[in-house]
Amino acid sequence: MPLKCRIRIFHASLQQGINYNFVTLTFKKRGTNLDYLQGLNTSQRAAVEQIKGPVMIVAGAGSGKTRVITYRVAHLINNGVDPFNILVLTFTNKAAKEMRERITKVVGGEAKNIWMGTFHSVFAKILRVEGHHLGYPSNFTIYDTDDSKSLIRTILKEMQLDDKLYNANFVYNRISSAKNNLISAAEYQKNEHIQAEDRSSGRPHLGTIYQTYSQRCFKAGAMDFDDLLFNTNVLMKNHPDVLYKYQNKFKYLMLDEYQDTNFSQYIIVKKLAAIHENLCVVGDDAQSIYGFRGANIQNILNFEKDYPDLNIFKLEQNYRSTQNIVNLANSIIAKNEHQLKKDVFSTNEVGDKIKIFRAFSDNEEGKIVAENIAQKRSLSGSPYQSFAILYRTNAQSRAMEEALRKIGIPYKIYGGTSFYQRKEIKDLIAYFRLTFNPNDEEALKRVINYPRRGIGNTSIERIMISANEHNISLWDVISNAENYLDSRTAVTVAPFSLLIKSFQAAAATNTAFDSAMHIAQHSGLLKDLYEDKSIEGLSRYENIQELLNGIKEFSDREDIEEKGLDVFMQDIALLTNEDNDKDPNADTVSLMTIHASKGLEFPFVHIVGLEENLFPSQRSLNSRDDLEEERRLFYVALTRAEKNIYISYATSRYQWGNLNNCEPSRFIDELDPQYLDLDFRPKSNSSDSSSFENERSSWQPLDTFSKPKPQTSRPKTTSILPKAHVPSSGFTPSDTKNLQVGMEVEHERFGYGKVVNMEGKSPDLKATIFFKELGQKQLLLKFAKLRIIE
DNA sequence: GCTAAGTAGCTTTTT
DNA sequence: GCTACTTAGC
Repeated sequence: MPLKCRIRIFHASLQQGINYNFVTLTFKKRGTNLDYLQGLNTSQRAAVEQIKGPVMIVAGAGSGKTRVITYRVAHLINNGVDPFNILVLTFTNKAAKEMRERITKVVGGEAKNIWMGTFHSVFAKILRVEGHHLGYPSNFTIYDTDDSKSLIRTILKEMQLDDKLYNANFVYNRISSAKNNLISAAEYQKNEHIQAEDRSSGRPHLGTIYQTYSQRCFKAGAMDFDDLLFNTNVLMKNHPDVLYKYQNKFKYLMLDEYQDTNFSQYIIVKKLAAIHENLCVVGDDAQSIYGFRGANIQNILNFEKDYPDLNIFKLEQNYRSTQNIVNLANSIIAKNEHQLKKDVFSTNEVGDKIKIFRAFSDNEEGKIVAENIAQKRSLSGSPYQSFAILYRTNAQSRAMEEALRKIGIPYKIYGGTSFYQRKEIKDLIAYFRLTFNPNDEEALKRVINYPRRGIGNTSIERIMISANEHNISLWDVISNAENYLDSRTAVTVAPFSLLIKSFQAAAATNTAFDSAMHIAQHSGLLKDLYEDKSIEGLSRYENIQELLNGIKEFSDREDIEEKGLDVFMQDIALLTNEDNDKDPNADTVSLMTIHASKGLEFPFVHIVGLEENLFPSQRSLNSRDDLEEERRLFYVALTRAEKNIYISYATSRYQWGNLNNCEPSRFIDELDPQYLDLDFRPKSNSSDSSSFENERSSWQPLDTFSKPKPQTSRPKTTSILPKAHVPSSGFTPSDTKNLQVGMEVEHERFGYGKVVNMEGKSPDLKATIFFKELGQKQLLLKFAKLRIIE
């Protein structure tokens, strides 16, 4: 049982040292278990014990940041703070989950009562309760990025704007950054500076698009990711009583990864903390890597100005890595101009020097990395789990996967397409969304004709035109089809609106699982997937099953009372891959982007693709700030490693299907040679792939486990799942004028098959072909690329 | 309205 | 090399 007693003696003006002694003394007397304080170093302990007033903890990489946050929360509770009054904001769901587990270990079940989560999930939760002040229903939908972009595309089409000039990505980012800077659509249109900017870039309609986009979201009862924060700000600004309520609820705020907050988040925190000012932010400016998303590194650099009586603690001892690694990382980050002063050091062993591998292609790079892992594993006896491969872009995972698979190394990819972003999952979820919020325009468009119901583009357009005309939602139109649509369209649409209404009835009385199953079956989705016997179809069906299993688990949980599907749905848009990790303890090599690796650590780390235009990314080369962010990213990558780092690059790489030559990254030149294993250091000339055979001979250590077999063609496409078909090498379509029933053919995409029927007259000759993988298909011979197998 | 073929744009990074 | 969208023909 945590000891509940009030400490009133603290004043923000007290020096930390005094607080320090006082707290320790008091609670030892009270007999509370403060063992956890023993395991902390001086600065960690000081940070944990400073529980009142504004606190900034500058936590170098590997300095025990999570420990400090965990124990600080524990310490708050041991000092009588009610867990219900604590709000801990993290950057990812995963971090929140881990922290809750760790806190539970120290303080027990009370940890359940702490509000802990990502900005988005916490404020989504609040908006479900308070959103009605802003005119939102409590069951509002959360639009993910795809939904938002799709809506933007629709609007662009309606406004008949050039979708190249008004590229959906560009528009989305523009709106997003406006929202993250708390600029509403109205303000956007009023702001002379912004308007001038848009005019000079030739896009004067951005303001109108933003306005329309916001109205459409509102009408659909939907918020996008940025709205969750933007609307929280609106709520706090226009409803002081609501703000006051949460200011007094969250008397203690802790904020992880503060360097990654944007303006919108910054203002939320500032307002919430305004009364009690018990605000503790933890971060490392050197690891700020989300500037592209609006994160403002100034938030951490200027924190001191916001709170003059701020207590700053610096955690500078790195417990994670060898001295070589820490020193190397320091030598990199030192090239950046803007940073908080700190001196990260390690007292661990000096450790091995860092090795650099050069490969002549991305595929060979994969091979070197895979073979190095195999070798290192057998020499050191470390499990696969100790290895990570980090890259700048997701696209780079392919070559790595392939090489690992070839020599049988188990691996797991983190990030990439999330489970919840798969088409079939989104389809089913769209039905769920529609059930609870039929106004959800994106969900409706997604499934109104899937599975096929004969409601094609023409009908959908009619519905949209009518909705815009009457200023109502699409659902309003189809649920009153006879009033708003011509009779033919009304007739085709009617069964669909009845279907959704039947789902609503089913969901009102059933558990999450029963409702979900009902919807999956009666929508026809399950059947449609079941009938698809292709390999992809099979895996889609399995994914749906997996989702349903997840919902079943939710339905069976005993710790929650409300088990409706609506509850399950509430923040599903905020979930990511890691929240669906089936087997977290499997012994596999981890593959992920450097961004995804933040906060993690591995004994052996491969950082791959150190090439100009890739890392640093081409887009970062225009400004110093962007380049510094790339360098921080490199710093993050380096500091993930405990024992060994292997850096690699290729002199040529496939991009968009083309082979391109690459130059070694400038970051390689920036590495201080004293920490490098120079036997491995490649000569820094040449991106000339024709001479690779010669270079390889000087490249001794690698030759022992990399066979010199130049690869001429791009190997098969890869993904975790086998693809439908990969054409045989040198695939060239045959002349099909002599094609006859019974002949065996290969299709570029559909694979191998046999001609079972021919009909029509040249040039419209049609062949019915039975494909091994995909079953029967009809193809027009003048288009189909077929190779006749002799 | 449906299907297959063709094409543009794309790759940073994530809630 | 992939995906999302458009086009053409039935």
